[in-house]
Amino acid sequence: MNMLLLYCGIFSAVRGKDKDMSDVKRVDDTWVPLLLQWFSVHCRELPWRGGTRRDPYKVWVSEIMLQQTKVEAVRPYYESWMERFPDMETLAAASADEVLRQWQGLGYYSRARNLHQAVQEVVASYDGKVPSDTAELVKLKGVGAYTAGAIASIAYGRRVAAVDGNVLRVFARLYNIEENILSGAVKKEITDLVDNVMPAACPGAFNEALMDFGAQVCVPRQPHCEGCPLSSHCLARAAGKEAVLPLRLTKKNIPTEDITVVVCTRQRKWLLHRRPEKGLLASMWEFPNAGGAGAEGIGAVTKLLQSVGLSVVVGAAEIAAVKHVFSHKIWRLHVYRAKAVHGHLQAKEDWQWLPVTAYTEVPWAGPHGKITAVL
DNA sequence: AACTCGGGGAA
DNA sequence: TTCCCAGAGTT
Repeated sequence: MNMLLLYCGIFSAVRGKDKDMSDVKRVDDTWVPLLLQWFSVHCRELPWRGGTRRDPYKVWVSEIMLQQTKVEAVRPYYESWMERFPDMETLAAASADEVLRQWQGLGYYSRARNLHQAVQEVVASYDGKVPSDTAELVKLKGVGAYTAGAIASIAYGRRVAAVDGNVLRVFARLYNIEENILSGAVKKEITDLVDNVMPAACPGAFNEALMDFGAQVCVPRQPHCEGCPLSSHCLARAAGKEAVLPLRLTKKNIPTEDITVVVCTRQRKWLLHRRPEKGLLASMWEFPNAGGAGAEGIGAVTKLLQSVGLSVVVGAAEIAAVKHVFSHKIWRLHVYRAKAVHGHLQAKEDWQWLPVTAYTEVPWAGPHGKITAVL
């Protein structure tokens, strides 16, 4: 069966927008009928796509299950779910344990709990009818901007965007958007683009077409540009960047380093060390420190100080813990006091006893500057 | 804006 | 291993 015909009545009225709105920025949307034509042939047969009228409950369940989850993983769960909970009343009456059991293995289990609660709310407070307005939909537990748009457009034919990972990727390529698609700004930019090019005749089919297209043709790696019906409209391809877009910058896991710091005080002076002229925090002053935490860290600092002629006894208590985030690493500074300092500091330019009153006069390594505030 | 939340398939 | 998937809630 051809879903497109149900919602679109063929790809005719795709340009149903007002061409006289001069202050609205126009973008190229001539590819839209090509996408719809592609979808009319290549749309996937999915269990939640049957029927002449899309049941809002079925659309809702499928959209929740599909969050961060591949279609093939969802398919058996959806079938089983609909056998057990064929309508919202049945689901609302079910126990939380039974709902969770049906979800077992699919992951992100808060989706099941939220869906259960939201359906109970719809049954109790919405006369058993799923809202058609996105402003109402997003009030439901587990329904965000994407899911609200998907339900409103697919089940109710509302002209609303549903921007998911597929849509972000497809638009980043079509319009050669080189910024990070995971940023809020780019997501808004693409949402505006979708709103701008969305055909009035078949919003739901258009949204589904974008996702099917992203899943089958404009795939994340090595997009199938040969044979892509939109390749001649693709600005990324024109720029030769179809393989490197979209840009997805995730917060990379930056390593955390434990560093033990020992504050040595003598005659109202602090023992300080100047960092090497090259590298991190070059030439800035810091308290004596060494890598490691606990006894290991204290031992390392003690050994370091012995190498410059000082013998110290470090207090047992950690007097402060300072966290400092760099772009590429995190320092956890464990700060101790030296109870006693013996010996004479060897004459070295990068080791000094500095009056505590002069601490504002030297360049402090940032993390150690935080320690002076604690002291 | 960054974290957390599951699990599976693909490169 | 790493990436990515029809994201949303929390902090």
